Amino acid sequence: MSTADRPLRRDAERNRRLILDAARDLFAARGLTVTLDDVAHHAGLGVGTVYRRFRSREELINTLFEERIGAIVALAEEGLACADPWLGLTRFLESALELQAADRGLKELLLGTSEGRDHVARIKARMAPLGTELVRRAQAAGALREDFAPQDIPLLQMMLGAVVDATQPVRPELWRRYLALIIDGMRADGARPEPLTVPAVDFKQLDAVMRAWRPPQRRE
Amino acid sequence: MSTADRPLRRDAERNRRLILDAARDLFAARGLTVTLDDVAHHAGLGVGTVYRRFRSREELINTLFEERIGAIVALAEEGLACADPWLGLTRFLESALELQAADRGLKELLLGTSEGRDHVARIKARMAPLGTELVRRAQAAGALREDFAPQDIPLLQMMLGAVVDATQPVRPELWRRYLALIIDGMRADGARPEPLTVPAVDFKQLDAVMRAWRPPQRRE
DNA sequence: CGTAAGTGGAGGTGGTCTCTCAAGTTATGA
DNA sequence: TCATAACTTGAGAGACCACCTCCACTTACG
Repeated sequence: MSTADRPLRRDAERNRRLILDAARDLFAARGLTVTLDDVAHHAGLGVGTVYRRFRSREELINTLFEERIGAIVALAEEGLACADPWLGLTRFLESALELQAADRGLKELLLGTSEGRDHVARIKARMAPLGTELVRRAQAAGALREDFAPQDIPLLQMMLGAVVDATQPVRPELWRRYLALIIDGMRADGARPEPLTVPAVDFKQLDAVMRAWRPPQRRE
Repeated sequence: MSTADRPLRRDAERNRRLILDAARDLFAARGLTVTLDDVAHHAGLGVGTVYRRFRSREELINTLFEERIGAIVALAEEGLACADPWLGLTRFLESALELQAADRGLKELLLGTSEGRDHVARIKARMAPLGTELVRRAQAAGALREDFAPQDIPLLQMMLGAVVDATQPVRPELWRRYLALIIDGMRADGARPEPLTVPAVDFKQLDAVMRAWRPPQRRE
């Protein structure tokens, strides 16, 4: 891009920042589907300005998430550094979900939207062995059931991600309840479940959640 | 509508059937977002014919699901008829998911899409006490953990629904694995988990699943 | 103060979907 | 048999929406 070409004029540099900040906020809050018109308006600029700085939506997304996309790897490494293998695994699951809850755009990138394919593919390649090791250690310690597989981790993230999305406006922490339930299901034979600390929704909240639910977008 | 007015001409009646059949297939396979143009083409008819029979998408959907929408109530009643309260609850969860997996359109109606609000609201009102009773019985029998709430049921359906959608083309039965995991997490203190009978995806399948994943549609 | 760089936002382009209509076709019963 | 009301058809009208372009205007800076 035009990084080394020539320094941007001061106002242009300021606007670039405004765009990136606005985009970060909007993608985090509403996912990757926000339009560049939205971003421009939220930054207090015209659409043309956004397109002068970033050739396309795609380029903006890549620029924005270039660093953040590796955050998930850091979390897995943190889990592996944990002395207790079971805690290492469960804390990884929890912190990865926290990431998803805090940044919906990042979540959509990591879970597989077509955008930004290369970067994400590389990240996934780096994740696979880390996830496998997290699972292996927890099983070796006798804490994790033997029939749990590393490939289950992304699917659990997907399931809980659905709860994150649906309950965000009403009860943003509700996913922790279902993570706890699933974690109890992951314990090796003989381990005791822990009480659920996050209460269920009441019927009124449930209604609000269901009303806000939207089916996934059409494929193809 | 025009049910008692006057019998349809024979060809019109035949086409009405064709439309309903095509719509049933398409809604089941691809959800409520299919267009009426799709339905018409799939039925081998022109769009105009569809609109002569049904004023709008909405009316077609209502006609189609009028009966089927009560199926979930029947499943809950079946669960309550089960002598073993734990089996009653878990079989209900399983059969409700089977319903979701077999008919994506029905699933979208029941989980809360804006379409067909009245009917669905009534069904939900009938479901609430049944779900509550399923849970109460299982807890009274000492099989279900005490901190599980009836309101958790729709959320579990939502989570597992996400797996159903994502894995349908690759491993249509995979949701059973995660239902089993969750059910193990639901057992009262002291109960033993059962081995997972459905194997995890391999890494290649995982890749296909993730590539097919789509974020939920934008709200508002 | 000249000029290259930057800006704004209306609107072009291309896509989608729902639904209509006028011209042609077919079932039916008198 | 044939008059006619019912039916069929698919192109396209009308709405929407998102991406991106263009150019008259403004601004930074040597």
